[in-house]
Amino acid sequence: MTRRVNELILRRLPRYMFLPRHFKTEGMDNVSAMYLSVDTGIHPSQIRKDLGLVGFQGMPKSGHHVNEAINNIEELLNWRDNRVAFLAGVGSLGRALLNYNNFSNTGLQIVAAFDINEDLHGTEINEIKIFPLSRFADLAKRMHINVGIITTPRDQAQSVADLMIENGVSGIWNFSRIKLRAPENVIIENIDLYEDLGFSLAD
Amino acid sequence: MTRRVNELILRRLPRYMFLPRHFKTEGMDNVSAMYLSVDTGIHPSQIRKDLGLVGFQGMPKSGHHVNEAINNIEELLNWRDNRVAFLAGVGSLGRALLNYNNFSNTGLQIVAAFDINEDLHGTEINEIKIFPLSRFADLAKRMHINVGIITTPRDQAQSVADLMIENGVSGIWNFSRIKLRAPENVIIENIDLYEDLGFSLAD
DNA sequence: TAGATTGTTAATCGATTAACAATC
DNA sequence: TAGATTGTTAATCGATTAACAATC
Repeated sequence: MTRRVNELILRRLPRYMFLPRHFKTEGMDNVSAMYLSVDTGIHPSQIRKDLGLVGFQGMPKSGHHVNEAINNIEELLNWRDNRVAFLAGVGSLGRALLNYNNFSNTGLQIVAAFDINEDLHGTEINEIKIFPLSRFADLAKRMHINVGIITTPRDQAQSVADLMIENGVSGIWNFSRIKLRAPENVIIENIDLYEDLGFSLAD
Repeated sequence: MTRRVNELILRRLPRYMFLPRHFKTEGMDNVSAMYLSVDTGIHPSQIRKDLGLVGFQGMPKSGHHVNEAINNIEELLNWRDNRVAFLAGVGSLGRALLNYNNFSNTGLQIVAAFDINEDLHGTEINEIKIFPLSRFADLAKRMHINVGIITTPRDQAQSVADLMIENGVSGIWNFSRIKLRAPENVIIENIDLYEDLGFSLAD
């Protein structure tokens, strides 16, 4: 174990898997680092090193087995387990995520949403019910929640996070653009869509 | 000009702006690198260096003017101009983006959508009309399109990109997870939501 | 076998952090 | 003035790329 498997590697791994998935449907059995490189733009050395670090060996001359690549990476990323998410904050972004809810090949599904706006309580978006936050604890207990998604405004993000953590969430996707305080054992994934969508087209 | 303003810096810049926006509403006039650091988790040296690189100076002791920070960064990122986007590929992701269409403080708005599915033609999502691709050239000419958003499957992404480029698009947000060929002067921003949303919760 | 592709080590490159004199 | 914060240079750190012997 020369180096910790860090975030940068984890971010590249899905790309090493989606492409083999595609190859699989085309009936290919093996794929080489070079082949992956052409389509992803990632350097072949990088790919070999990444795959090595996650403990997945290829064979000289023939490369990596497509099926193994898919299986190993899915397992490492925990995409094979079904996990259940609650979303808090049904604004325009929350609404978009509820409508999307298409993380299916990652094993994740949003099953309930929460908001302080009373008008929303009892309504549904994409068949996902919206509840008051007072129901959170109760429902979390019943549904064995794994993941919390925070799409509230800044000023409510921390208290919602606390609530989620109290009720057994082990990972949080934080869209709120504020730095959350949380115990060590809770994984906080900060996501800023503007980094992806807003920054470009300068110059 | 010691170093090119690269992607990493551009990705951090929005964070230097959203926070001052927040401070502004709270009536603060100045903000220091240290202050920004606490909330963003970015190292103060990094912040000073980034702001310096984009040509925006602060003042010893008092820091940076909030208003100037916002203005300078918005200008640099081209968020002050109104720009118009066409979206191609109304699948679940395309649909989610159409419903969201809330990039308003970046100056970008999706104004038309395209799909090969005839059932969708003439329908609307979030008041955005869906057209056949054959109407693309015609509409692009009329509406002075700036940005193309590709949410098609892999195998259609390149031909859609070609169509967009032919019709004057200067930047493309590519969600298709394939590497697009394009002339130098067209900016391709590759976005893989799975990098953000799918990778986490390993370990 | 010959050649392609691997895993791995060493070299390079670039980004982040530390340190500090300058200054409002 | 004294102290906080700047811009910038130097030091560190880590990621990416190059190179190559090993091998199917």
